Amino acid sequence: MEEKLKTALHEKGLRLTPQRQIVLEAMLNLGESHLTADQVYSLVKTQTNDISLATIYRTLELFVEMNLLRRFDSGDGVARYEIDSQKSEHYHHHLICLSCGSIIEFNDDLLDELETKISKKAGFKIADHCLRFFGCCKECQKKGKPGSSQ
Amino acid sequence: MEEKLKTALHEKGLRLTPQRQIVLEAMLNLGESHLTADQVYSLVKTQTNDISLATIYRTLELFVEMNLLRRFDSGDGVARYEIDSQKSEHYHHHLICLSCGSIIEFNDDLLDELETKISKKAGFKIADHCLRFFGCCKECQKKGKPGSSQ
DNA sequence: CTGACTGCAAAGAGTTTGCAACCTA
DNA sequence: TAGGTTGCAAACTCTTTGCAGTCAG
Repeated sequence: MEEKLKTALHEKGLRLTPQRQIVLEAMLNLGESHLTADQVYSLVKTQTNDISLATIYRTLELFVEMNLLRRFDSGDGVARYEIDSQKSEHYHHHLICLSCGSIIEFNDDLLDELETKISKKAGFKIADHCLRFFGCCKECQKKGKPGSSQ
Repeated sequence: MEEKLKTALHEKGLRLTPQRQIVLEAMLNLGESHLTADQVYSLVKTQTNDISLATIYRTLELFVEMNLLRRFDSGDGVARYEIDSQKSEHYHHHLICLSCGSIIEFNDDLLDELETKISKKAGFKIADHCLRFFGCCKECQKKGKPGSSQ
């Protein structure tokens, strides 16, 4: 993966720096989390001090352009980033718990049908979509939380 | 509608002010637009100078709490507000043109099926959802725009 | 060596808030 | 008159940018 990154960067005349390595590693190790730039910053800070928040932003944006990450907004005005694993590219939605803030992934291809319908009815050419469900996760339901805080 | 607002406010011990009236009117007259706070500000400024941007924010948020408006984020980090007409409450999605920025509404109830599936599979209790499609609208396709200008 | 990259601090954009004056009921 | 509401400006949060020093290749 490290090598893949290096090659991809080289092709664009860019360089592999320790900061870029450590950010990628952090994101990879976490798997399917949905971190804000600030959370990524805190995370890599535990490993090194040689990085700034500005670099985190620049690096995350770079990785988005390289299709290593995907930007994702959870509706609270803060950008989040997640691994762009090709397999779940298009059929990958988010369940956002309004009680505890956790973000759960859900895969389904039901939207294909809807996209076809939209193309026909509205003449709109779809490139991407974003589907989020807000509500109350299983754990919070058990705890008896209402799930409607905010 | 004016009266309805007055009553609704009274029930909460709140008051009907000229600013609140004019904001509601502006939103109602526009029908199904999706304005940012700043756009609402510019709009009402053409009618009166007796209003500030801070009041626009406070008023829009108040109307959201009263279910007169719905907050809606188009993915560019700016909050937009739209009339919360009950009829289209749940089956109401947005097509966002990446080329010209226009926002088109689309109604469909296909998500019901998906929501049922999610409740069962993930045990997640859904309160609301947000579905946005990004792509290229009919007009921009005619003009030969690619529809991916960020 | 060269120019891509970084940290820092300052600037931006959008939104919220404290406070004194104001106005609705 | 009372306290909800407003305008103003300052504060806040998240994100971007300019710049001089640094470092990868």
